Order: sequence, then C-alpha cells, then structure tokens
Amino acid sequence: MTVISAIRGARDLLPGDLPRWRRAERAAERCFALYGYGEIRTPVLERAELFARQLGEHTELVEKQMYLFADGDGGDTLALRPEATVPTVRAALQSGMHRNLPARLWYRGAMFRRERPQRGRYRQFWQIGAEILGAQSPSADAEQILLTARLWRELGVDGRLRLAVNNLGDGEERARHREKLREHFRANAAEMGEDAARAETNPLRLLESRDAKTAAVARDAPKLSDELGDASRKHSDAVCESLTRAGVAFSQDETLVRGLDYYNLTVFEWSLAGDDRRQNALCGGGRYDGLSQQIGGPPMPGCGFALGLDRLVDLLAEPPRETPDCFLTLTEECAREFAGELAEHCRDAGLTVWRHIGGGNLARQLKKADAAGAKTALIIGSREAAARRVTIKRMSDGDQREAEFAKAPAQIKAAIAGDGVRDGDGDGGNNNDDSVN
RNA sequence: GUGGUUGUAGCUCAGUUGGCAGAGCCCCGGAUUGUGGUUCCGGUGGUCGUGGGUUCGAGUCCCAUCAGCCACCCCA
Repeated sequence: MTVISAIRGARDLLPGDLPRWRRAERAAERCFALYGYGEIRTPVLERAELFARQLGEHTELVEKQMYLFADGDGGDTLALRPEATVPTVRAALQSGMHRNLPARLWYRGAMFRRERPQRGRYRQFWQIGAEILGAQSPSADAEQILLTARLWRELGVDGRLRLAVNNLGDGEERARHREKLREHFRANAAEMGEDAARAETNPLRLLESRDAKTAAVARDAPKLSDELGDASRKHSDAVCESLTRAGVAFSQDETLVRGLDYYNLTVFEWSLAGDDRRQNALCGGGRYDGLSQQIGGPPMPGCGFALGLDRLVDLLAEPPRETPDCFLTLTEECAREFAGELAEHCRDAGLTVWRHIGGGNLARQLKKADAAGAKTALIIGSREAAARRVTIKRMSDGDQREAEFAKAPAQIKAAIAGDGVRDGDGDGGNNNDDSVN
C-alpha cells in the first residue's frame, strides 16, 4: 500500500493521542480562566513583513525557517506564522484594544517553521500561549510565570521541569553588551575554532556552546549583568522576589537567551530537568516592551509566553480510555427501530450508548462490547422489542436484569453502580436518574 | 541546513555466505444459531519505504530518493 503521505515534519494526531492533548489544553484553559485571560484566534497566514522585522532580520527563524509564498501574481508575500506573539499584538492594535488596557489574551494554534524534524521538533507544531498587553509592572511578568507553574502542578509534571530566568536589560544595555561580546570573541577567535564565525551573527549563543574551547573563552566573557542600569535591575529583582514569595524555585541563568529579537528585560524558560539534550525547552517567554511601536502602534509594554504542546503532551501519562456505559446489541432486524428509540432514550438520560454496527450473532456483539470496555450490554431482539423491554447485562460479572422502556435508564445506572436490585422494573430500585451514579 | 543511523504484515520485531517472506500481538471465522472475557482450532493480511543498478536469482549487495530517529544548529 502506497498512499500519499503527510509532508515531512507534519504529523497526524489520532484518536488514541488526543485524550492527552485535550487534557493539556483543558488544564491550560482552566488556568487562563483563573487569571482572567480571554481567548484570541488570529489567522494562520500573515504578511511576511510582519514577522521579518519584529523577530529579527538576522535570526535563523526569519532567514531560513519561515514558510513564504507569493499570494498570486505580484501579490504580497505571505508567511505561515512561525509564532503567535507578533500576530496577537497586531490583532490587539488593529481591534483597538490599546485603548482599553491592560488586556490579557491567550491563544492556541498551529505554528510553522521549516526546520529539520526530530522528536519534539516539527514543522507544524502546536503552541498555547498568553500575553499581557499594557502592563509595565514586574507583577505582570511574575503572574505569567506563576500561571505556568500552576499549569505544571495541575498536570502533574511540575517535578520534572526547572525554571531559568534572566534579565536582558533594555535595548541599549543589550546592544552594548552584544558589542562587547563580539569584541571579546573576536579577540579570542584563534582559540575557538569553527565557532568563531558565529560571533558575528549570534554571539549570545556562544555563551552556552558545548565546545570545550569556546566554553573556556566564554567563561570570562563580559557579563550582561554588568551593563544593567538601576531600572532594569529593579524590575528583575521584583520579579524574582515575587517568585520566591510564591515558592517557585528558579535559577538565574545569564546564558538564557531567547531566539527572538523583540525581548527585553525579563526572559524565562521552563525546560525538562535532568536532560541535557537541546529539545528540552517546554515553555519560554518574556517581556517585549518595544514590540507595539515596531509594528506601528503606540507605546504598549507587554509580556507573554508560549508553550510547546507537542513537547508537553510527550510528558503526560496516557489517561484511562473512555468507555461507554452501554453497548447496544441487536439480534434481530425487526427490533432495529425499537433499539434506536431506546438508545436515544438512554442518551437523553446522559448515558453514553455505542451501537453495534454490522452483523454477527449475539456472541460476536458481546465480544465487541467487551473490547469496547462497555459497562453494560443492552440486548434487544424480537422478544424485547415486542414487549418494549430491554435486557441489561452487566459486563463485569454477567449480572443480568430486564427493564421496561421508561425505566431502562435508571436500571442501567443501578446496574453500573453495582446495586443488586434486579427484579424487573425497579420497584425497589432507584428511579431517580439524577441520584444514581 | 550538516553529520550519523534506521525503514520487512495494522503494531512490535526475526529473516543465516544472495536461493520459496516469518513469529507474536491485533483483526476475522469456528468450537458456542440469544450471552463476552479464558482456552483450543483455523483464516485474512506484504509491490520487504520508493526508484534504479549488479546478478541465473536481491528483503539481503551498490546508487539515488523519501521518511523516522540521534547528534549538531535552532527553538516551543
């Protein structure tokens, strides 16, 4: 069998995968609700120029990883969004949110980067993220970190993640440091081998190089913290104090650099603890006070984060599968209409009912019920249809009872609850659907 | 984008110096015509990732290509 396959780095999420995805997404939704974030959905396609300048002309993302194409002859160059912070800020400005700040927004969606795929790195990948627009205060930064910490707790992965924070300073401080770094690496280029070339394009990255020689040179490189002025320091001190107060452990990591140019002051990253591999960043974010102006808007500070759903889901245990309350079997065609009627009646009462599709004798259908993990099998044949009754078989122990149409839901619930009452129409049983669980 | 490695049934994998493509699980049927799970018996399912080449003969050797994974690089 040769079917046309999915393109490289794009994967299908199948029914067996999605319970974990939904668990992560629901937990995130709950957290966002707790902090008052509103959901936003922006187009997957944007003008390429929106990203080019904001993310940094010389970042690898913009130079090599964006999916670009011309929108018709002589049309605009469009890009599949590689991230969502820039589009979110764009949408906020376009819809006038900057007149009613602060705004808390969260999003969920597919992003696209043309990288060489690996586990945890896909060309179409999924992010959930959040932004606070119009808030200068360090408490906004802290709030977002606490939100993510809460999410990890809720999902039971908090023990496996560690938090690193850094302070990038304002644009001026950052530029000054970058230049000093370049000079430092240039001066020591002879000792660094191939890495030396990267000093010009991305000197910050050299600080965490794994090459021993480069690491040696990096050890006495100029520190960004030496460039920071009082305002920058006060901001990050306040963020750190909030974290400490809240009991969120973190490490200050001067080598923590975000890949996108728009960040300033606080940046943070959650990564998998005890794993030196590089594909271990689960969630990253920071402050971007200059972004709004860069895309033509008014001054509007902001901070946000994005988490990689593909990577997060990878950490989650398989939740127990969802099994139906009832699996409806049909032994004779003449009972089909009654069976359908009964199924709807049970669903009205909140029971999940899977109907057998296809033929086969009762044994075969019960096998299906067993394979589905059904709690009960509903057996309907000509006998039951004629009397408008149903045979309810509890799959765990084979206990069997009969019920008339009207009382079937209550009897099914009683059977599931393990209640021994079985004689007929629930005279001693509980007919109140809501009180039976 | 660079280097490495893997690709055989729906899944997990065997397959010897080149000589008839296999196992377990899953699925289907029967033992059991209206009673599941366990067991027993039987069965379906393969262009051996794809395309070339070498050879009397290729799952096996060679080349190319696609895809997964690993390390770089980069990031969520």
